[in-house]
Amino acid sequence: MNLFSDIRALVVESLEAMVGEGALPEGLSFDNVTVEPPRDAAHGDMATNAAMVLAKPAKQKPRDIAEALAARLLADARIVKAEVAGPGFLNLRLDTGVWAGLVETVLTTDGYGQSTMGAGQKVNVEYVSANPTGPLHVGHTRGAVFGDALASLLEYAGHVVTREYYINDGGAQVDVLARSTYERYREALGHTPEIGEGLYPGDYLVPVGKALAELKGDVWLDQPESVWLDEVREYATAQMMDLIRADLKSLGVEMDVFFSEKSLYGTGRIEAALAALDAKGLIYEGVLAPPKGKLPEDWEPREQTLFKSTDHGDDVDRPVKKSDGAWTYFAPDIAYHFDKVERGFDALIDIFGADHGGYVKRMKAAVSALSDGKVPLDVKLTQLVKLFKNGEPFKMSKRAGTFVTLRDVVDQVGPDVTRFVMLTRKNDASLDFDFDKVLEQSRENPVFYVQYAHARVHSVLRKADALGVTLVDQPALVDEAELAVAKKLAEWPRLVEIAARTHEPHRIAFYLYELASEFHALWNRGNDKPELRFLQEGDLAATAAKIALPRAVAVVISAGLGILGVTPAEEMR
RNA sequence: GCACCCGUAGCUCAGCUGGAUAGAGCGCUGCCCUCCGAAGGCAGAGGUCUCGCGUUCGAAUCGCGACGGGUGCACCA
Repeated sequence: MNLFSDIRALVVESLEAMVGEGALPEGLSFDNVTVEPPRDAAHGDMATNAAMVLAKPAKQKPRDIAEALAARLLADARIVKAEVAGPGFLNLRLDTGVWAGLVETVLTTDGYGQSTMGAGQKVNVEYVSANPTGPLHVGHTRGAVFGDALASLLEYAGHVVTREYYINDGGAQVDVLARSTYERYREALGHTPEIGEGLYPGDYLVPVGKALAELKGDVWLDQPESVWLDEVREYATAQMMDLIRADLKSLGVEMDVFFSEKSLYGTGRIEAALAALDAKGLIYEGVLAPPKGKLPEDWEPREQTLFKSTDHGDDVDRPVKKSDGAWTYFAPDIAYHFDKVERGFDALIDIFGADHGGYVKRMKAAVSALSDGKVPLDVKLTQLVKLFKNGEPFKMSKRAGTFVTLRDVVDQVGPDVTRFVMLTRKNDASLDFDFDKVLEQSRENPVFYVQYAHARVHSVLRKADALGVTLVDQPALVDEAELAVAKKLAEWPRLVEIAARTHEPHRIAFYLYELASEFHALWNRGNDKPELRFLQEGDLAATAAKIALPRAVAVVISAGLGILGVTPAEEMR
C-alpha cells in the first residue's frame, strides 16, 4: 500500500480516459508523470506535474490539460479538491477519511512500507572486507554500518540479499601478520620480541603468540621463516578473523559469506577468470604509457599482461601480472567478482573506503566485461569519520597505539548509537563523530530524538493499558497536527523505494527524524488543546481512537530503526 | 598532469528519476509546563545554492568550463 502510487495510478487512469475521449492525442507516454508530496503543505496533500509534462507532446496548454484532469479526478471520492497552480501543477487535497484509512492500514497491514520493487532480484552486498591483520577500526565501522543497513534496506524493498566479506588473506600483508605473530610467539617463550619497522606492533597479537607457544612449544625458535611461516600465517589469520567476526557481532553485523582470497590461488580460478576475459579479446601483452605529469622516480617501461579495461570505461588498461609473472592484486579481485557473477547475482554492490576510489572504474570494467554488461556493479564509497571528544578533535596515531577501534566505539556508546549516527550523513560526505555529543539527550542528537518519540508512544500505551483501554485501529483525525503526522506516515513506502533505488540508507534516518518531529509537535499541541491528548480522561473509547495514530507512528519508527539495525527504545533511561 | 568525490544560512548538514516562495539542527531574539515524559514545542531574524555559459516550460539538481577543498594515480594489497 502506497498512497502516492495509488493516486498516481488514478491520475494515469484519468489521462488514459482523456485519450479515449479524444481530449488528449494517442501515443503519449505517462512515464514522467509524478505524484509527489508538495514542498509546501499549503499547496495541498499531493501535486502532479502531469499537465506540464504532457503539454508539449500533446500540443496543448498546460492549464487546459490540468483543468480537464482536475474535473476528472474530482469524480473520485478520495479527491476533495484539485486546483491548478504555478506553471501548471495540479494540487490535490485528499479526503480526511483517506488519511484515517491510511493509519488503519499501517496498523492492520503486516509490514506496511515493505516493497516488492526488488522483485526477488538477487543482490550481493560486499562490505567491510578489512585485511585480517588486526581488529576493525572506526573507518571499518562506518563501512560495516552502511553496508549492513543498505543490505537490510534492499531486503525490505523486495530483494534477496547476500551479505559478504572478502578476506584478503592471499597477499603480502598476511605474511607480515605471520612475522609479527612469530615475534609474539618468541616473546611468550621468554625472548624479547623484535618488532621492527613494517611489522604490526599491536598487542592484540600477544595472546595469539602465547597460544601458539602453548600449542607448539619451542620447535620454531631460531628456525628460519620457511619452517614456520605457512603455519603461523594460517593460525594468525584464523585468529584475526575470529576477532573481526566478534567485532562485527558487537555491532550487530552478521555476514552470510566470508570469501577467502586465498581460495582463489592454486585452484585455477584466477586463470579461469582471465581466460574468460581472454576469450573476449581483452587480455594482451603490452607496455603501459607512463602517466602524464611528474613521473615516478623509478619509472621504466615494462611489458606486462594487461586487461583492456578501457574497452569498458576505464581510463587506462590495468596489469594483471607483475613483471616477474606473479599475479597483481587486481587478478584475484577479478576472479572474485567473476565468482560473484557466476553465482548468479542480478546486481553487485561493493562498499569501499573513500581512499579506494581509484579502483572503482577498473572493478566496474571487470564486472562489465565478465558479465557482458548484464550485471550492474555499484560501488559506494564511505568517507572518513572524524572523531571528536567534547568538541575537540581526537588525535589518532597508529604508531602510538592510540588508534580507535570499532570495539572502543561500541563499548563507549553502544551499537544503537554507533549505527544511527553513522547513518546520519550521506555515505560520500565525511562524518563528525563526537563521543560526548552522540550520548547527549537533546534534539541535537537525532538518535535520542527518534528514540524519544518511540518511547513517548510506549509511555502512552502503558498508561492506556493500565486504564483498560481496548485498542481500535480506526483513528479519529481532526486537527492539522494529527493530519500532518498521518501524511508523514503516508510517505514511508515511497521513501523506502527512493532510498533503496538510490542505495542511500541515510534517507531512512532523516525520514525518521522528520516523523519524530511531527509527532513531538502533535504531542505538545496537547498542552494547549486537551482534546488532542492521546489519553482522554474518563473516555476509554475516545482514548482508543486517539492512540491509533501514535501506535502507527511507533510501527513505522520501529520498522525504520529495524532497517538501520537500531533497537527501538520503549523507555528512556 | 589525469580520474573520482565534495562546494547549499555564521557553523554542521538535508534536499525526492529536473518542479512552485531552497529546508532542518546548532547559535541568536522572544514565547509555551496547576497539562499524556519541557530529554519537548511555537514564532522571528539569517541565502547571488562557489562562479560563468548551455539544455529545458522550469536547474541547487542535467551538460561544458573555471575556481576552491578532499582522495587516488604504473609491478605494493
